[in-house]
Amino acid sequence: MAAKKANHDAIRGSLDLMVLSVLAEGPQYGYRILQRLSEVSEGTVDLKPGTLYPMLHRLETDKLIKARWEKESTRPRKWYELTKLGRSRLAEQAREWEHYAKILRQLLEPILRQAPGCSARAT
Amino acid sequence: MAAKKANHDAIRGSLDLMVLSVLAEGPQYGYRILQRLSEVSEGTVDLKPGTLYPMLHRLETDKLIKARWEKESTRPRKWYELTKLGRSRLAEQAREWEHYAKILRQLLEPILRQAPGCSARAT
DNA sequence: CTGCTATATGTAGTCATGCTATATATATAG
DNA sequence: CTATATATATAGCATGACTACATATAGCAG
Repeated sequence: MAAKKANHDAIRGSLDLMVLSVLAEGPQYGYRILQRLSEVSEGTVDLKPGTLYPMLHRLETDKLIKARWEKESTRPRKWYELTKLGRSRLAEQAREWEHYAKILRQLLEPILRQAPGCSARAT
Repeated sequence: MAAKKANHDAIRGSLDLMVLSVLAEGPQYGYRILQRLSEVSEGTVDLKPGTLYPMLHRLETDKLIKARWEKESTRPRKWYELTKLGRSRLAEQAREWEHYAKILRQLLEPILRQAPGCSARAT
């Protein structure tokens, strides 16, 4: 129990959004998406292959992205890019994310304004 | 399939945070937490009893909150309040949430800056 | 040439979260 | 006396995200 988790709960439900956002920068293949997410988050987002690839397959099934194999490179890569549906869905979800982020920030504001006292003993 | 979901993916993984935040305002009982969340979100967060109560039980098991029955009111209510552990965990998770929110906002910024064109046909 | 590391994609199996649906019980309003 | 709001709770399910593992090749160090 209490097994260490790769990523924080806070990004649960936002992983699709993260991946789609990376693809909004342009077509990309899986391995690079992992690197890109690690890069923009300075290592704090540590998506594992076993999480990403099934995700990409799901997004493809949902027609939000489309894939194409590239065989000519040093080694085969599967490039993904947003479909039109994916692009509009991303925009929509981005706006919704902002909406909820605003609510949460409002709730968390008083907590964050306090001193970050780190004592943690059970009551 | 594609059954309507009560809440948006964006808040997945942040529900604990929301509930703990409400309890940071002071002790509260379940039914009121639901109302409070609906209130601060202007109805957009629509937590169901079947989601909240098991959650409260879990948070109690984890010693983040503690419960006490109130039998003297018009009808029995179970009041919850943060433990010290819960309070520090909340502060910690709030800071972590902010961290990831910042990363996401950074990723979403270029998307949100664009016009919200809503055409959604598959490519 | 051998073995290690980085690149690159993938599946299997598990667990926790959040959902719907349902159950129970009482106070209050019509 | 019936319907609605209050108040808590459980059962069962879907799925997201995880760990662990499998596969394969390029490139480099020795």
